[in-house]
Amino acid sequence: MIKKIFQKLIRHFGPQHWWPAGSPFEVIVGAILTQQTSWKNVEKAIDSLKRVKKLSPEAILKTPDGLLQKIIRSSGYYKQKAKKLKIFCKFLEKTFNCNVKMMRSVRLSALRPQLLSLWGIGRETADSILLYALDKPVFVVDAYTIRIGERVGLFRSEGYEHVRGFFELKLAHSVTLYKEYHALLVALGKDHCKTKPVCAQCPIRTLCDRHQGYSMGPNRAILKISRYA
DNA sequence: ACCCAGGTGGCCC
DNA sequence: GGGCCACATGGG
Repeated sequence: MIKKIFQKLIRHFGPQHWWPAGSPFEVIVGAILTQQTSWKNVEKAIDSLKRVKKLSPEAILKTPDGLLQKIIRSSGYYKQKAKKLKIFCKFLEKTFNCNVKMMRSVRLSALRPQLLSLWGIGRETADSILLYALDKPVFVVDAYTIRIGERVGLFRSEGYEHVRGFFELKLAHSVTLYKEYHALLVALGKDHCKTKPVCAQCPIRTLCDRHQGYSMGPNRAILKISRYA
């Protein structure tokens, strides 16, 4: 089932080409800035950082907080995010001498707790960094993943780690597969059933006998459950 | 004028 | 462990 979903999604949406970035460090910056924020706004902020030649850990550490905030303003939550970037870069400097390559050489089981211990790096951000910037085989879970999986009857969510374990158990430990799968779930979540309670066009509807549609938005009525086969 | 986006930390119970 | 809240810009 989980493989079938992937096949249908990739047939429907095509490869997503995540993560659009020139360097692993840029991926990390993007992962932090995109927290609860549209990628469009994040791109602007990253472009600003590039324009002023501050897309490096060394440059960010040297930039005063106020200025850094101004540069990344478009990504929202800019005060918090400036602080998060600083904290991450400080960690990178202290632990790996600002060398992302060196960070990449650390075992996944050791690195993940280190990332999670940083203020501003939660599970999704840590896992996005591990997967998309460092090529570690971690399945990234986000709100779409949980919602879609539950609606479709894949699992009854018992929290982030449970869902992550579920995908990692059922799928081959393939970095490229994980990258594409997560991106496709986001594409599905964004594209479908946002305004309509039930999407007759949903590319995976035929896989679920109790397909209920899914929509995002914590406050939005999660829809009337219209069921159809 | 809403509503929401590729979350997280800090509270409270 | 879960439920709520602040954080903030830009686009529909």
